Amino acid sequence: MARPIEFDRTKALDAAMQVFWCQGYTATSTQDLMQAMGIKPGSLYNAFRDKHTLYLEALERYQETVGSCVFEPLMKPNAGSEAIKQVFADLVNQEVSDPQHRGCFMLNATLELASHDNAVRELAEQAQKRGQNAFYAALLNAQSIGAIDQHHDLEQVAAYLVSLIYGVRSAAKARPEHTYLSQIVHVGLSILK
Amino acid sequence: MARPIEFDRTKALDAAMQVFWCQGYTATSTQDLMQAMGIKPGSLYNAFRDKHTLYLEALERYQETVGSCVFEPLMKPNAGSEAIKQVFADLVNQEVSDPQHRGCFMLNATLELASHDNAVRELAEQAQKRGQNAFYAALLNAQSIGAIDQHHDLEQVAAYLVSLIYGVRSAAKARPEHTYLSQIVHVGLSILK
DNA sequence: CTAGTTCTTGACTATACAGTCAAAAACAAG
DNA sequence: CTTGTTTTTGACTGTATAGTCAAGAACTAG
Repeated sequence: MARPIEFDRTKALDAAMQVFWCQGYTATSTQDLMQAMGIKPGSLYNAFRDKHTLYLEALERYQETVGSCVFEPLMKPNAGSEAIKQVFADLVNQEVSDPQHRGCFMLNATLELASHDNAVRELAEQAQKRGQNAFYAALLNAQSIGAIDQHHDLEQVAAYLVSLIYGVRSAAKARPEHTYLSQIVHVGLSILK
Repeated sequence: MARPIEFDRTKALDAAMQVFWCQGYTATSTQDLMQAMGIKPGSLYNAFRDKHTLYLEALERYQETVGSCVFEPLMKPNAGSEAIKQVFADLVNQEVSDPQHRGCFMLNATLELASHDNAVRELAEQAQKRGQNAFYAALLNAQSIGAIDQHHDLEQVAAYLVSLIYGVRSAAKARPEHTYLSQIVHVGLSILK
């Protein structure tokens, strides 16, 4: 019927995600994007509407592929406090081992744009709530086997743990050192038994 | 000897700080700056060298004037756990009450630039250490009167408290709601007696 | 007043920006 | 093969960008 699309849309989106992740929204030019995606302006605007729409899609793609991986240890059937500790141990390793210190694309996006761009703010809120739910499930397991105090409101603790992730990731931008970040995590998780 | 500068350098710097704070580094144009500062390009480049140098100076200015205010409750002679709680209560109020949700200029700058711009990274590191020291002094006071467990390493707790600030401020970008942020703080400070 | 120095002004430069468009090319249906 | 549809391409548009510069203005020392 018509000429088929030649490039792999998903691969192009992933390439755009990487560029936005490294450089931020404003600092990324459409030329940067086209070069990384291997396509020309016509194809870009035909397939992704415009820079802003592409950015939002890249952000969603990040959340689905990279962002949600952090919570993977919590997905096991009986994940409890150990799984939570694992999440933060992985987090610290991830932050320290990346030589570019890109951090979390979603958090970068939130701080760059959320105060002006409600679409970004909503994606950030969504991501926060997903993280909170993931922690909540693990906290329920932990409490049921007595691994955490009864006097804590688990929803609040879950929200706190998400914000602890933010705190560690922010701290890593200024001081990406393993011992420093581990100490923060150690104190931050001392509310769990 | 020569023609005197007509504009108030400090006022101009404060104006630049506000613009950078609201919009970020990359999203702020030199025209935005000149308009806010009330000066023409020649004056700007004569007095502040270039956009990047002006940004760094604005960031330092922020830290001296606005940024360090957060720790004011800790500066009283016998500031202890109550002062620490005060810091976070003020923080939450500040985040919620600003209709623009600008957050912390230093944290915004850190997430936007620290991974590429070492001068910004160093300012962020400096600010982190100052915050850590401020908390440390208060924690010492708190421990001496038995208001905090002996088994904690106070330097680590101080680093944690700074990262708790980052966490709350980041969380506020996505969800600037008083109850939500207060709950995070409540859990986060439950490590103190 | 004069000479020397620095500041102000606004026009200016060269480049980079996001996005458009016409023409050609690649397909499928008939 | 023809027709209709969509993609690709690269040249193109108008605007915004960071920063420069020459000319004049404001000042002080002598």
